[in-house]
Amino acid sequence: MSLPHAILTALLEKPSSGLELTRRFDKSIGYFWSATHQQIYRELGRLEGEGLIRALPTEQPARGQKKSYEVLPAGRAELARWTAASQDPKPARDALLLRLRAAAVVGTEGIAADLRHHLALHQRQLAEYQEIEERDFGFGTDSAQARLHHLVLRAGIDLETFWIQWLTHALGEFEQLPAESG
Amino acid sequence: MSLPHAILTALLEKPSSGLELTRRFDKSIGYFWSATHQQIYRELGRLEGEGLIRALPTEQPARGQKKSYEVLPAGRAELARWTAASQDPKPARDALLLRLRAAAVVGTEGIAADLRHHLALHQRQLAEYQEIEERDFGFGTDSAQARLHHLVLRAGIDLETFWIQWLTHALGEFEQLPAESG
DNA sequence: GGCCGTTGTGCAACTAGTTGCACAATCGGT
DNA sequence: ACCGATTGTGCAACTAGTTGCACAACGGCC
Repeated sequence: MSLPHAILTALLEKPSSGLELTRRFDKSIGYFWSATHQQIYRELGRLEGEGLIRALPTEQPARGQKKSYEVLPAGRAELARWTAASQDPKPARDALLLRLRAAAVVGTEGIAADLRHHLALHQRQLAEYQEIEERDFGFGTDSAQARLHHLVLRAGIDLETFWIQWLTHALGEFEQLPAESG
Repeated sequence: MSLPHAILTALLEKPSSGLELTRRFDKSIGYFWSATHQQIYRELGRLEGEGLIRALPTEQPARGQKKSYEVLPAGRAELARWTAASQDPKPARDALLLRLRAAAVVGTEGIAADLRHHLALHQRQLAEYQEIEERDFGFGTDSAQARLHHLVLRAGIDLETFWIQWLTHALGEFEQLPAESG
């Protein structure tokens, strides 16, 4: 239920074509709501059909031509409605923790390597977030918008930090484990 | 791709009927891989069809009768295979962070109340985890199995702690924000 | 002994996200 | 002028998870 709202938010921040949206998702909104270009195009079509957004006028609206969208008043209203409405959190799903649980029964083979892999990914992500923080929120950010964006970024940073700590701890535990435990 | 493996794990820990599985998911494996009873029944049917589990023999196998399943060797092998194989982490999806981002554009109305709601839920969850930790891992847990289970629980505890801290911080920020920021 | 809540199993339809591919336009080299 | 890589848009089929409902059996209760 959230992809359309992610797109509306992105389009309000800046009207864009499908590909531009895809790129921006990859390095901003996508950090906490990822989407592939196929999803985005499909959703743009739907939103246009519902009258929430519209394609900006262009000379040659043909296949393979850039087509930009902007949010219409109805779209903004819908986003405001959705944002204000309370939502229950989605139930958690974490395959890595599930695998650890499975490993307790069928053996830990292969897990340690993957923990290291995850650790590397989280370290990379954290570095990326920290770069953004330095670049965009270096000092005295004061507008309400900037504060909210910073808040979201903080969540990302702290979350990555948590994972890095936990994975490091987990790898330590693994070294003390007998070679096979299934 | 993980629900069948979650079920295999649970069944290896203890053969169970659909309802028993549902209950155990609610207070153990479901903490990081939730599933409804409908999903579980459907998946049990599939797993049985694939020869990975089988129904324990019973006198009256009729509707409304308890039917327990156990894992067959093929099922254990499949679980071992899945556990050992490396997997890429799923892209993140967090509606609350998305809403904050949307709020930066269309206004923060309604958000603070929901942050408080989430905070309460996470506090409750943390308390539950801590209770389990005291009950099951009070002191000197040494078997490899227990250590792995504890490790997973630790992840849960630290994750809830992170959310509680972040939400508390976020609520603090909100108090300093102008009443309307869209 | 009929009613009702609980336990237990299950199907069908729907929604959301993923994967795999198709195809047009543009640009740079040759 | 042609060719292939890149940019940009999009459909179709599939997989996973959710929602809503149906229905049988059991256990008490009045």
